[in-house]
Amino acid sequence: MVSRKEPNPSALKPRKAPKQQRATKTVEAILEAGAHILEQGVHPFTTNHIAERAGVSIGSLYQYFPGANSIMAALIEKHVADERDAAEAVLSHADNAKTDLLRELLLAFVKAHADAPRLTARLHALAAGFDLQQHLAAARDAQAASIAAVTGWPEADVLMSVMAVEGVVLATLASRPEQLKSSVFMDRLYAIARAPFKTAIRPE
Amino acid sequence: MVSRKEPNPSALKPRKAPKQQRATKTVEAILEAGAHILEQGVHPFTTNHIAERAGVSIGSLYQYFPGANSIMAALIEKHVADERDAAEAVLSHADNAKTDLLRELLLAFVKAHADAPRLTARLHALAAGFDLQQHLAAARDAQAASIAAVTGWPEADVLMSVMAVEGVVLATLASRPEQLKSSVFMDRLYAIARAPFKTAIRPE
DNA sequence: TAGCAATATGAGTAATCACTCACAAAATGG
DNA sequence: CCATTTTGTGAGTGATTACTCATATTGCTA
Repeated sequence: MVSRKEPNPSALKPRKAPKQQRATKTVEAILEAGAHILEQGVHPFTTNHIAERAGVSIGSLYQYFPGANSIMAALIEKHVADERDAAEAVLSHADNAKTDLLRELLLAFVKAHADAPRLTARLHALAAGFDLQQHLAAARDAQAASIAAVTGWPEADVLMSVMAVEGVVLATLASRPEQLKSSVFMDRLYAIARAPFKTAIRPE
Repeated sequence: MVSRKEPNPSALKPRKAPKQQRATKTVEAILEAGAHILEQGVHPFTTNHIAERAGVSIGSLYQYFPGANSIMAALIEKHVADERDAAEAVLSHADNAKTDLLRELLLAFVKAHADAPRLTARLHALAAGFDLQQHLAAARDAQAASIAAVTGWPEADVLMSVMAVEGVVLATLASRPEQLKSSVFMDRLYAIARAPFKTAIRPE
């Protein structure tokens, strides 16, 4: 149920890069199809189904990806990159003392997840089934390190905060997605995000 | 990759209850095999593999479970029950003012996860692939409600705390499982668990 | 001990899976 | 224009899947 037919077990990277426009279209169609199938969750996430949904032959799919795992990995990569970009955008143009950096980071993080709630929830939850957990863990570590480097906050504290926030957001995403936009929810999340820091970062 | 061959889609409940000892042994063997395969994560979680690992014929498996999803559901049920029991044990013999109830709940929760870290991590992560997310969400809600009922703490605060703690524990379980036993980790976790409560529950 | 219900078995079927390969079509560069 | 490269195609293969059912075995009860 998790991984049948012993498909190419590792081999997570794409096979070859597209060089012409139509090849790029093909790759994009494959990724879109993968995202759609993950979102719906009704069709099995198999190479055959992805190719069908993408309107692309199964042969074309295998020219660019060595298997469904690889497509999943590419989608996770994309999602992780979005998160990283959102955080960097906040960190870069931070009027270093005027704004509440933590709250802005929180807002960006929640927004990144609320934009595609179903896909995000599935991506995180299914990563383990594709042995992609450490991929997400590494991304989390990197994000924490990056925030710590810019702000000077203790990295261990930042990591703890990131894990807690991620847990709350993902759990809420799965059961009460509408709450993500509530300001009450944001305030509660803010309290949790601040908790790991003993030295006051920016007392309200 | 997530669910092929359109197996019986719903049908999560067991088929029939064992009435003789050997039938009970059979069911236990099936569940143990399911847990083992999930833990290893290398063999696919399919009815054929589970039956093989259990040393039981595929026919016997289908006498008690309508499919792999059902076995997964049974394992989740068991894990949820363990968590609930651990919490209830703490809540029941609570010398209502002497002990730090929150810390004890935390200890019980972490212990329940640290005992079978690999299986626990897989169970939580793979639940979505089997459309069992709401099952876990319902268990989380129930647990929060139960704690709130006994302690009198605001239910919304408790739920927030539970989600944050669960997120930290699961993330740590996946990337740094050895830290679960660290007292420094516990202190940080404690700070996070307290964060949602505005009215001091039990100031240190 | 005889009979009946409960249980265990595993070969067998049809569907679906991952993945390849010989070939056709399109783009590129000269 | 043509040769070469890049891209797209999909039938086909063998493996694995979910799941059933006729049959054999075991345990209970009278």
